[in-house]
Amino acid sequence: MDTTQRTDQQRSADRRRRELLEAADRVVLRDGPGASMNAIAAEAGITKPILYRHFGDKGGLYAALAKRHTDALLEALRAALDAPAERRERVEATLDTYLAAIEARPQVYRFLMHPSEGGPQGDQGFDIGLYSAPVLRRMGEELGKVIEERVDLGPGSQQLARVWGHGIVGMMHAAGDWWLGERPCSRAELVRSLADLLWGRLAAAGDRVGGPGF
Amino acid sequence: MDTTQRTDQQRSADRRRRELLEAADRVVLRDGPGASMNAIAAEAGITKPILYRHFGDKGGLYAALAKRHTDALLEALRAALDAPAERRERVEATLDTYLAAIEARPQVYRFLMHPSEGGPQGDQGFDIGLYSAPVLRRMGEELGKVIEERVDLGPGSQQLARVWGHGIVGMMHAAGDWWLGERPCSRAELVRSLADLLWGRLAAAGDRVGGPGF
DNA sequence: GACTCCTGTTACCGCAAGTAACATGTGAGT
DNA sequence: ACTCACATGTTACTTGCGGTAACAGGAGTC
Repeated sequence: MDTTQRTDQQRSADRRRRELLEAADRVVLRDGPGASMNAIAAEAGITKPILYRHFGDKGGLYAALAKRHTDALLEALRAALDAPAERRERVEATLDTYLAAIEARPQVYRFLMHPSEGGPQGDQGFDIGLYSAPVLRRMGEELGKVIEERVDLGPGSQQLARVWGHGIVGMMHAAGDWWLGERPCSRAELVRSLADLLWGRLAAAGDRVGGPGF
Repeated sequence: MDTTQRTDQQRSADRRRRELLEAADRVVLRDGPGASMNAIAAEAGITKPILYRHFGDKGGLYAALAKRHTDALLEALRAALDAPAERRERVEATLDTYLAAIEARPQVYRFLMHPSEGGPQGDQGFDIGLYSAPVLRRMGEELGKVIEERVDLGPGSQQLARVWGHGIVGMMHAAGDWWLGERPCSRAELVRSLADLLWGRLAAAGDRVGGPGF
């Protein structure tokens, strides 16, 4: 009948879509974010217009791709955030989860956060910068919500929690990005350093000899 | 002689270069970061190849453009960082300086940090994402140096300071970006909230009723 | 068998980055 | 005065991308 047929078709379309996304994933992870639609189509064994029929435009495809990875990352973060432990331990676990993720799959990370710098040669094409912001925004919003739910911040807590959510995510992101590039220390050390920062060690530290401190 | 001639020529070339950069600035601020080389050349009253002779490629031009603005911003930040005041006040002044800058010239900010999302219509073109990272990196490095010079952090201070430098810059950036988009509060409130975060208020806050806190 | 979708193709448009090859003005050296 | 070197400027082109139109089967439905 009509319904079953529609269902069948939708099923088929969804499967196809997933296959295409997986092919796109392979190409993007291999060639960097500058991968062309032609290359992706070729990897999937088809041609361009099909991609456009499924995803509208390149932005749609990349958004779908980004969503997959983002969802996975957010789930891992939520787990670390919800673990039964002291606050400090949770913070460290969350930081460590994030850093472990970007360490384990730097290609994915670079795709999500640092559009196009992959390929050895020119990457005229497309700006995916629009998709890195949403990732960080989502993480910031989620963290803000968790903070507001869990921590007693007195009046104005909602706003404060949101600011902190975005701020902490930004801190994690920037520090992680720098760390991933230079690897100046172990992951555990980085986690501890960041947690110390959040724990007010900057305020507690004394001035250095020779003048007023920062 | 040779030297004076070379100097004259170089002077002329430098002036030309500055003019071109100013024209590029106007176009980028008007049309968004997706501005084409043709458009920039037209604004400057010349044609494309000249731009390429001066800046190599579009990346070179945009890097030069970014450097201008970045230098200006860094100088303002250094001033706030070096002001004679208590540490907390300096931190707040620095945060406020950064936020005031991005608030005053959001177009410039978006150009530096958020490549291509300016124009109302399609922006196939070019990825400037490569230039936002350097900006943040430079800020992070500088802040790290200042912290290491001024704050007594005990053993491992250099590494810790660098981590904190990048982390704090990332926090400032992410929170500022979110704030600029949503304007959920005044600048002063944002500054206070972030400074409170750095001052360990997250660690000091109590759990909310109903379970262990974040 | 005609009709309708869905999938797939080839061939094309428009536009941007980047490049060659050619034109021209100007000061230096002889 | 002539020419050489050189910087500045041009037009016209190539290449490669995103995106689209128009066409070509194939599988169910009436």
